[in-house]
Amino acid sequence: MVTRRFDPERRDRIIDAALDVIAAQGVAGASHRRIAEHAGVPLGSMTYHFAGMDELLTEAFRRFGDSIADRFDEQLAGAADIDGARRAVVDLIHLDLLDSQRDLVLTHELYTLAARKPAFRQITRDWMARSRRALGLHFDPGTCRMLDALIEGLFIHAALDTEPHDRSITVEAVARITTPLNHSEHATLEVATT
Amino acid sequence: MVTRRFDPERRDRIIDAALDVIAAQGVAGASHRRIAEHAGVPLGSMTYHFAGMDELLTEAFRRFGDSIADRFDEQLAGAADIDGARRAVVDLIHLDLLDSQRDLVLTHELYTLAARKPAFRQITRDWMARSRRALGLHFDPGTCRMLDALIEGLFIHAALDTEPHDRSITVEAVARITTPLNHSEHATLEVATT
DNA sequence: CGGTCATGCGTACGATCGTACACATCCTTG
DNA sequence: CAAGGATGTGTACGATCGTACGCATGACCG
Repeated sequence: MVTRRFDPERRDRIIDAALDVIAAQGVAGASHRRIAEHAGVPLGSMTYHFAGMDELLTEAFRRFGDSIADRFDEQLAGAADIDGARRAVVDLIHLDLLDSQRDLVLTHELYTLAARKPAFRQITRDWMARSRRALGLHFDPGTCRMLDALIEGLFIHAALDTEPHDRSITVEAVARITTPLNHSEHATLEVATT
Repeated sequence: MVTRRFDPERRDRIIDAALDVIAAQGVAGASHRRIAEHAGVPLGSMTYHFAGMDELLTEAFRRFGDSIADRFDEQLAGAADIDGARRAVVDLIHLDLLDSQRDLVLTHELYTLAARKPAFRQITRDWMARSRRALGLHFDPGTCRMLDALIEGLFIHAALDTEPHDRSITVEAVARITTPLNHSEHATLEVATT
């Protein structure tokens, strides 16, 4: 039997507080006590509303992933053609994502968690699937995977770079990765590695 | 005054043990006690050889970053031309990196640490600088940044994907990102976002 | 009105942590 | 050989952690 849960408004507050604490202190620093204090609820509420830390982390990161994916969907659904989609991608990276250190940190925390504990990989998988579905409105499946990886890399590096982010690099990179090569260019690469 | 340090062989053992423990349990689970036990040294040695956890983490991750960058240098220095360089990049991703869950996990741990604590960013910056220098033997600076980000993204996603990794996607992505666009393709993208 | 049970919380327990510091051991020097 | 500094370790302290669990509270029903 699972622990009963009520007062969903309080549950929500706890989840939001958990994300705040994780963003500020990391998963490692996200203790029941700190989250409870930040949410303004007693410590006992933690174990009452959530069976354990893992359940709370799962719900928190799922909420976070959804919020990012929502922005993805929103931006890309509004693009009229493939160039619009390219611009939408660049904007996603530069307007929504890079400017928010909070999102960057939370993303890293989630990825680290997922890399170590397979139980959390479903969250990242669902998130990536949503991203690719959104990209799939405008690009072929292979391009989606490449573009998705590129976005990830640009995003990740942005968290670690100290210099201001260079938009023109992003524009060029998105353009290249979404532009299929013609045959003559391809030929030089088909040689297998020994 | 800084704590004195001797017996560098023991120091080395501790650093290696730290990386093992971090790979297995994460930075959060890397306690002095666990590392000491894994290294076969007494707990007191920890504070004797390292001023604190941060110093140990710094040295450990620096060693890790160097080992990865060494592989980068090695592979890319051996490439004769630009196509060889492209193949070297693909090989780096598929042979050296993706196959090692340990490296993936350690990379995530380092990035998460660096994203939160600026003191650790020097490590990632130096590492990225070395990567880009190695890439710079064959590609122009802008391409280096794009390619570096792409490699990062492919690498990151590899840690989270459950399906086996598709080499042909990597080949195609590397080819695209390293192939400058011609002028007519460019024109469609120069329109600024409103 | 009184009983009962769902709902929610305060507190205390055992485990683990980083670190300080007194102490042991050994090596050099006189 | 004696002395004393250099090198290294065992242990104990205070803080923090997750979680279990007994108790408070109030709504609902007979």
